[in-house]
Amino acid sequence: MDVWDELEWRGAVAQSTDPELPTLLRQESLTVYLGIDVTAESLHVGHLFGLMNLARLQRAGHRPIALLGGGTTLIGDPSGREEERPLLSDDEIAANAAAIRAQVERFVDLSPSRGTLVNNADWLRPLRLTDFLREVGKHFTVNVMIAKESVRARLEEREQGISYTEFSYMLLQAYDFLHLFDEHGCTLQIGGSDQWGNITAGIDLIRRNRGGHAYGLTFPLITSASGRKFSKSDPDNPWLSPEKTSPYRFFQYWLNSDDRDVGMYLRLLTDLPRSTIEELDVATAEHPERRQAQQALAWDLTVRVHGEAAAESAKRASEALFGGDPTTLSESELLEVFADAPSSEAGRDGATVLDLFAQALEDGSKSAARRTASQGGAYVNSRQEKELDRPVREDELVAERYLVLRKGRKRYHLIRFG
RNA sequence: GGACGGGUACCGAAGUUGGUCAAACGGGGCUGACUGUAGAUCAGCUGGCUAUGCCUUCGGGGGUUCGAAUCCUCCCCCGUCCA
Repeated sequence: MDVWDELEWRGAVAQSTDPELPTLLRQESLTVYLGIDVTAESLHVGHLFGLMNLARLQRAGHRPIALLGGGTTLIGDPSGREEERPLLSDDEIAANAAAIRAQVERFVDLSPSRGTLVNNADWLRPLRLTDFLREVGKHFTVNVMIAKESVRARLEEREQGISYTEFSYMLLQAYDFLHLFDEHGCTLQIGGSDQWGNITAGIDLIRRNRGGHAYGLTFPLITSASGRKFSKSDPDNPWLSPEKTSPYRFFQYWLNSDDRDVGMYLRLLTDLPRSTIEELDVATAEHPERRQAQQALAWDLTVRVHGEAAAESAKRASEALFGGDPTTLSESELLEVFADAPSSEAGRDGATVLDLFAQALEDGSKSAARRTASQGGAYVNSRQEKELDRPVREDELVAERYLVLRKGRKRYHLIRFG
């Protein structure tokens, strides 16, 4: 099976700019680029799909370019956005770009002979406005620009307009494509379907300015069955960096995938072979409660993002926490389980259970902690407690120094006393 | 620069004859029952706290008033149209 067929059965193709593209991908080696915004210091799950597709193309013999949007992030992409973006500072963006490079390398081989990582700040920042307007701006009519979906949506919204800055975004992205075409012979850009307008703008520019033929390929935006946007702009999605989202949480996130979504996720976000995925589909249909598909998904993605050791410990922690009563574990087992599950230190200074609970599981809000407790959602060492406003007793500590807190059915936190 | 409309809690959106407003309703989120660490459904909760009361909120400042999200004023921001 070739790349195109693989992308197709996985459901990874939304639109292609040219019917010839499948043939091209089969017969030639193209240089392909994927743009990645650097609005934060880490990628998150919304970026996974694009990176996987770039990696798939690389394995099929194409040369990948990961383009960090250090320059375009200065501007803000209006696509898929209802609101004007806040502008980030130079320093923030530079720091973000550095952190993200390492994450990209977990997916794509960026060794010099195999792939490239570039930052468009390198060529966008020195750009002179007048040069840009002459070379790039001249080739676009505003008529076409305002017809693009990303812009039209904003123009038609009575509530929110679009600034000239964001309006210019597609020109910059088009210029990126032109630049990569010139410098790296890049002829294919891939991206989410919300990037369609920006991608075609680049293709047009390459044709008009260089007489060159470039291509675009978009993949569908993932939407979960519960209607949740699986997008890059959803702040609730887990991050790829272990500092921002622990491997345990990351693992749990996927383990909790809806039955209706898990097959799609396996196809889009893992490289598991078709036969395996189809077996997992059957497993989900026949024994959904075993969640074999979710297990496979969580395992595969956690290994890829955090490595096998972290995945192993996230998995063990999950099994221990949800398989039995963690307060019956020995100290070493407890430590091992919580090595990757949320935990924190506390002094034996007479802090109340309420304080600890609020700090650990309620973002520091004691009101929220009281509320949870009164609703029966607070557990101390696996015992439900309605009233948390009491000091911690020495004799209730597990192994003489631990307290296992739990909120609701699944959120655990270990407190370790010094 | 001008005219008009608008800025309400995580989001959307009521409320603008001043008090009964910590602020309707919907979404989202959280908790409980059910369950498979699901989904669907049902119920409760959803500003903070030294908690049957107190404090801070309705773009920001100032003011009127016993009392303002609601009235006045100045400023900031957004949108539409005009210049």
